[in-house]
Amino acid sequence: MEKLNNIHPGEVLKVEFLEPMGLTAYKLAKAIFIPQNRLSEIIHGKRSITVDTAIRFSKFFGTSPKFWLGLQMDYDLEEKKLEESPDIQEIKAFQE
Amino acid sequence: MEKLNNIHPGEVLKVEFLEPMGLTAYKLAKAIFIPQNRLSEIIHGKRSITVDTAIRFSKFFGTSPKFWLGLQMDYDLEEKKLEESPDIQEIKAFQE
DNA sequence: CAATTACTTATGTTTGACGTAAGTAAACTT
DNA sequence: AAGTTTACTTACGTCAAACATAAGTAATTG
Repeated sequence: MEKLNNIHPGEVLKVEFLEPMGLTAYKLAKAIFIPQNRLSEIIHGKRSITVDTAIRFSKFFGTSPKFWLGLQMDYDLEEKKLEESPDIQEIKAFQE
Repeated sequence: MEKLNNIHPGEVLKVEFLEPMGLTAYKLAKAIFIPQNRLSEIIHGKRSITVDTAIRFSKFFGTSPKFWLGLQMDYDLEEKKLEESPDIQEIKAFQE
């Protein structure tokens, strides 16, 4: 069961921010006052970006919180679509 | 401590969708196959719009799931800002 | 008046984000 | 070379919140 290209926010954090900026997860954790395991698990796709995390990232990187929460939202929606339950498919659009 | 105008997605659902469309929460719950209390609590601001709920709403109303999750995101960010913890305020933007 | 509509509240379960802490290892300091 | 700091991961217990089930009350409709 392949995870067809759905990209977790932790991957973006690592590849688009930490690596090009020459930062380690350890340094980032210190800078935004969160435990290291929170970052470690995000980077490995085992934990989601929450409002709290998004705000901390935004302060440090100068992005908007919505950027991070948007990535998470896209990821979650994609994941959900890969296992959409039968009853969801039976929902009929409202008429009139 | 006033909740200065932060509008919960449940309020939008009620005022912008259910009421103008002449729908009850009961009917919507049946139509999208969720328990009534899930809707009841959303409408009263006691529960959040999740990915599952957003997808169900989108199928029924013809909106995008992101519309609903975006409303929830905006609401959550606003709520968080009203009680931003001291350590968040001390985060320094990355330099160089 | 019985069934359906309509809504709320109580209860118990499960999931997932959380922090603490401990473990390993590499890279610097002294 | 020993010790500190950097760096990362994993284990564990807690807590909040979304979840379904179910039961309760009213009002409306057949």
